[in-house]
Amino acid sequence: MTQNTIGKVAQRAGVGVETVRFYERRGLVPQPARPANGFRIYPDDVIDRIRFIRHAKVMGFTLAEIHDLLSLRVAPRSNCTTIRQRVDEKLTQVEAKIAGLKKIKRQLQRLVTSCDTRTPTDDCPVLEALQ
Amino acid sequence: MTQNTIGKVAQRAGVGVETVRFYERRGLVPQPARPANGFRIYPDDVIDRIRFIRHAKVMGFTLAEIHDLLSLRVAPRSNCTTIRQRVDEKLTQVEAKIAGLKKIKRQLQRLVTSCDTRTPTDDCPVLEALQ
DNA sequence: ATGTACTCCGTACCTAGATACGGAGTCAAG
DNA sequence: CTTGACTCCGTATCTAGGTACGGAGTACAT
Repeated sequence: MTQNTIGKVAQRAGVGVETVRFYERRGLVPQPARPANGFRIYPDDVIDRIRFIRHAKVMGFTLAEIHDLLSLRVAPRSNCTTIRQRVDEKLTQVEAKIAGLKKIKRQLQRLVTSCDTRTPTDDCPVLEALQ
Repeated sequence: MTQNTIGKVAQRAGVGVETVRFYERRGLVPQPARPANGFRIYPDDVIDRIRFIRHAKVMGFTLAEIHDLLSLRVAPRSNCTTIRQRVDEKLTQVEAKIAGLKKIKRQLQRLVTSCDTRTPTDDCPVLEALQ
């Protein structure tokens, strides 16, 4: 079994090498072992950790929030309530975002409608609406 | 009638002075007249132009897209089709964004459910799901 | 004429999340 | 033993959209 150098880890986790180093600087990935040659050698579970980060990011968590989540993970049992709160908060945020986008969507649809119903002598109604 | 200095324009358009200068650098606001003292003096319509920018931004257009929109505005009649296309594109983008967020929402809801149905001996199911 | 508010300019800084560069050292295959 | 791939580090750059700073000049009201 070959060792998990940064390149292997990056490849297996589906990110770039620079991203792994970046996450390390942000404290999202722990400082790995450094044998004599100075190369980073990671334990296997760091790959899951990076996948965790990516999944959480897709779920709309920021890196700061993920950092928070990862710290809570140290003693999962006792912190489940806190973690649930984070998920609830994020759910509320996502819902708000959807509501905002729906409003925008309705307005854009109104613009399209005004575009379709204009008479040839009108000025562009979209530009007037944005005015 | 007092002249439209940058501060007046900014205030009337509801943005900061620095923002007006920033938009000027980006070509979103035309170069204003510069009398002997070097102060920017704007025509009245620049306020509408800035409001146009803000509205379009709220609608989800990027500054680059707004720049595009503003160029098209030069001959509105002939470009109405193009403008409508832009709105259509933006509508599609917004819809895609909503769909993506809905997916995220469903996943978050699944997490909450798993949180609620876990037994006390389970590990935190949220963290396991993100794993 | 003096104080305060406004403006000028260039540049730096900010969030968020990476991505790229460059010179030096290291590892592994042939 | 050479070649190519990999790694090291610090720093710079990027997107997007601004915001802030600092020193100097200007305008206007009292």
